[in-house]
Amino acid sequence: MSRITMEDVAREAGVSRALVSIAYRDAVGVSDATKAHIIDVGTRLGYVPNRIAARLASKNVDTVGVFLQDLHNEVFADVFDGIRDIIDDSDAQLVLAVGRIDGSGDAAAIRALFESRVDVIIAAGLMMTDSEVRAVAQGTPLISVTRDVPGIDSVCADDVAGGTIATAHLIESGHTNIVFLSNPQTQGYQGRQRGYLEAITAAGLEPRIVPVTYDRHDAEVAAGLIVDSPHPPTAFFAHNDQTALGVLDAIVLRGLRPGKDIAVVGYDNTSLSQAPVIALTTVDPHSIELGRSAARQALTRMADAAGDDAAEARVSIVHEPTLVARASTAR
Amino acid sequence: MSRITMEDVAREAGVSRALVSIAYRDAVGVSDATKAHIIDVGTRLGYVPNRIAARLASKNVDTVGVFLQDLHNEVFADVFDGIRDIIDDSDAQLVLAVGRIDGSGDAAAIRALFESRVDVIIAAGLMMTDSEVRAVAQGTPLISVTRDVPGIDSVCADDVAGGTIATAHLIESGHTNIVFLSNPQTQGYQGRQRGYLEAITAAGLEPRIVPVTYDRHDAEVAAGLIVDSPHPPTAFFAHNDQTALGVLDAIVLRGLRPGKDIAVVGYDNTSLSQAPVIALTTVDPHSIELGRSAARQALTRMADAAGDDAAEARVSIVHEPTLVARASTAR
DNA sequence: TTGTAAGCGTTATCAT
DNA sequence: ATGATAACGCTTACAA
Repeated sequence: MSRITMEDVAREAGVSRALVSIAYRDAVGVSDATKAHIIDVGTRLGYVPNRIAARLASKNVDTVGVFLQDLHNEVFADVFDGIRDIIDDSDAQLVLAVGRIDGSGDAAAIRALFESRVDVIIAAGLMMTDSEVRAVAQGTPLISVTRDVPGIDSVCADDVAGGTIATAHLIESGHTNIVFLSNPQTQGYQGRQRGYLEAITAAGLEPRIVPVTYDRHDAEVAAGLIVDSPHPPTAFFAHNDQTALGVLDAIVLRGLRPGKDIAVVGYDNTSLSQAPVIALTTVDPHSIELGRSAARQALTRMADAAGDDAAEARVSIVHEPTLVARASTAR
Repeated sequence: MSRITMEDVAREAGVSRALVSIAYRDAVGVSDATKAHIIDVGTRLGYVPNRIAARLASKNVDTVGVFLQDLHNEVFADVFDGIRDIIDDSDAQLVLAVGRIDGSGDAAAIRALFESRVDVIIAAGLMMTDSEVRAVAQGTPLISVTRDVPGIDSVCADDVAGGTIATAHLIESGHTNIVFLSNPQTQGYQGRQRGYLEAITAAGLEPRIVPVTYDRHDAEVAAGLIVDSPHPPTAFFAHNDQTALGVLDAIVLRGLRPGKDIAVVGYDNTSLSQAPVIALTTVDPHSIELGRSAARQALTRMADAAGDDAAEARVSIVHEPTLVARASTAR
């Protein structure tokens, strides 16, 4: 344990605790000479500032809490990269909490963030219902990324548009029997499906929606069942890349060729889909940029809360998604 | 902001702060009746315990810090899952810090953990040299996962053995021209390469080692150059699955077929390699189990530090890796 | 069982 | 520029 405290440094340097504090935060109010001396003594003693104590004592330590649903899904890594881009340039601190793929870890993770007294929370992939999210966001500002929650600051891609362009792409390629593999129908996250429905009905086609979990293997099994059914579709649109990969698996396992025999479209444009071996046509929600926007909004909310600025109304930032066509939809 | 403090709850419930504290930690020393009453008042007021204050005040809050190198590499998600399996069953708290793919974030992340006064650190994927790691582990016990650091508690697979079985598998398949794509040669992480060398020389073959970064795209470029060279190898052994995927990319981009034209072996058995579309032969270091072992060791170290138990000597736990043969090495 | 009071390691306010 | 000294919100002997 680092048992050396600010007190020790102060004594050894022959100054008061206050000066050590000022010196270590390079705040104004200490001469360059003594500051150098203090830091010198501090490092010699192996002093490491205690953030816990600092945060208890100060009201001015900005800390942003980040919730990520699932470390196995790269989209969250992308979002996190974006968040860090922005936060690293501020003097705020980051506290991370990770959920579980089935959503069972959400409550505990959020509670941990609250107990850590973060000033704002950026949540990516929360699986609770809209009203639960709103309830959670009572005391502390909450920014939802990749999911639009009414009443809550949200930063996401236009999933309806994304669902539409993906489906339209398939329709334009001549497909008429397109299955949509939808995510768990927790409240929220229904834009992609809505987009699919809009495009399908606009084209006068019959929608086929099959729900799957967020587990890739489950998706493979579900897709396999569909492929083996009496009337297999000629194309799949999966609600995200992970699921799409499961579909590719099912296809390959049956000796069929993605793109040639059955078309597949994913959603997220994770680096996985970009890999030539996979070459998955997908919708790019620009996740890193989403993370950046969310972080900026978080910083803004903290500033608002700190100052006396009246809390502005809910902000909803919507990025335009892009279709990235690859081999999985090329004949 | 949750402005309600324990004081508020105490006043409202008509008891002292001490009782509230006891009640909320469900420690002994409070009657069931008053406890129920306190919790009731607390929830009605929306009281959320302040962990920051708790940790400052108490010496008995176990917190383990976890460092993960790169959220984009699934092996770290696996390790984290294992760690959480164990920690969730204890009453320790988890603090997460994430590095950067080029290692430039290591120092800052570790410092953050120190400043948060974690009682022990589990580090997965540190890119500093052995001596730097040892220096870092001075004040706080450090468990290194997936990498054996002399002098430091380490939990990892036998990478030399892993490198050997992977290479031997290739040799047995008839390959004589096998390139090893090695990771950045920071001190440490050289077991896989050593294993490769041992197997290659034992078979009287000529080693071909090409260093790459941890970036998958870099690996693709490097592999492409090698495939296009005058004497292309018939097989690649990549230091991890990410790199192996880059190799598959290079192969596919040239119209060649992995397994048929060029064999590829990876390392980590991430869910990616398990996917039938990829079907990558790889070495399974049993990452989740590694995470579990590391967490158990961390818990042990904390207990040692808390009690007066003399700190035991450095512990090195080595798991036996397994070869998982898939299509990428099948003719 | 319940209350009192002394820390925990900082920051911040006010003197000097 | 520097030094006392109250907070910060909680835990924890020690009393009652």
